[in-house]
Amino acid sequence: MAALKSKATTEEPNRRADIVRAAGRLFHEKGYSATTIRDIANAVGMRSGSPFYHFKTKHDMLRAVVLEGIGKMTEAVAKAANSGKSPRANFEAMLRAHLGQLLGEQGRDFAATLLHESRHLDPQELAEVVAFKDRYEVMWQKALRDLKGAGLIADDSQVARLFLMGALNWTVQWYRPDGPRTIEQIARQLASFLIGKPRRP
Amino acid sequence: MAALKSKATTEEPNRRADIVRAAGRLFHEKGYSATTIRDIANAVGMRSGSPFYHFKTKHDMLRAVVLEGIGKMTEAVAKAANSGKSPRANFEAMLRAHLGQLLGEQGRDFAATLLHESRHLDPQELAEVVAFKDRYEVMWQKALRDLKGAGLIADDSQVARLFLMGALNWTVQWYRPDGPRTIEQIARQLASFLIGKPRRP
DNA sequence: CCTACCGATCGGTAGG
DNA sequence: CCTACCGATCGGTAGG
Repeated sequence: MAALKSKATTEEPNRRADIVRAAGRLFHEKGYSATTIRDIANAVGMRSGSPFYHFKTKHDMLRAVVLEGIGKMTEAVAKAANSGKSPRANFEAMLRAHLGQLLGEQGRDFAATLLHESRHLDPQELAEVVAFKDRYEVMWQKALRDLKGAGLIADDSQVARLFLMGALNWTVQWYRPDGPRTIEQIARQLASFLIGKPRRP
Repeated sequence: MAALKSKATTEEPNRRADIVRAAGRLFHEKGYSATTIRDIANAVGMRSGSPFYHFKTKHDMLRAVVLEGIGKMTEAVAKAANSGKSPRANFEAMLRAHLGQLLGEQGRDFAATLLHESRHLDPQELAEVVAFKDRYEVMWQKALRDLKGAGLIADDSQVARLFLMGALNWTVQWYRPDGPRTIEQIARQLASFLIGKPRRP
């Protein structure tokens, strides 16, 4: 009756990605410092020593999560930045993309860990993230410049961009997936808040 | 040569307040979970067991810091809310007060701990904080209503208030005391960003 | 990827 | 408020 050990999974295992996902969720929920290796191992059905087969340190797991976060974010917003036919349309698409990553199921753990746990990286790892973040912010600065060029906003300064980032990133604190507002609606309302209602032609 | 033990301090010691201050600074810098009792004890010149003479648990220290944060914040903004002669003047005073607590030397550790570490409180402690927070937000909602009543903004909804809170609270991430902008300037620029430049009479 | 384990450190306490 | 300490837990490793 000894069964041959079956190839347990037809899909590729990719346990590393599983660990990154689980770590992201736990870092988001409990914070980096309060999350233990045992929490992460448990979440993917491993014993406590096994995650170290995939990552040298807990720090490296954080680094992987944060880089995944900034990568997804940049990709989504870059795609949106030239998607429309007007500065306002592009801007609204960027808002949707940013909020989609930040609040949506696929991205939120990575994005939230990026926003709130990056400080636990050490200086060189942080520098790596900051470099990506700078490129990200350039996209937004350009979007504001275009809006100003079209006469839709008065202030396209760096501080204005930081106010905007604050309004966006603070949504993490109050948005609830089962709440009364969709991501789409929030994006539209933020655009109206900053620009005013779109003019009917 | 045995000296009489002198009354070491003329000012009241108030070691409890010292602990709260040190805890606030460390919770802000390293986060609640990454801060140890020994860190806190060290910062106030005690041995590791002694903080427990003033607080039953590390949790209670967090609670004290967070309540101090919301208390200072509420007090400062409440004072500002009726300080001026116009809705715009009141609003700008509230912005200054909020940013002063959040970014200024006296309040920032408490305020930042309030914003970022409250989740480590347990449900009943958190409920206590949320009750204070609700009262705080009412002040801002009223300020927005007054601005709208004066025709200065178009949207005074709850979401608008959350966008505003985001722009304000995100300053923690980028403001530097030795940077190019004063708290005053940031407050004024945010007011202009939301309302537009003040009209000359 | 598991078993078995290590040294370090943690929050907290007893007794003074 | 200190001394001396405890049990639990932590990140990480050796050897398979």
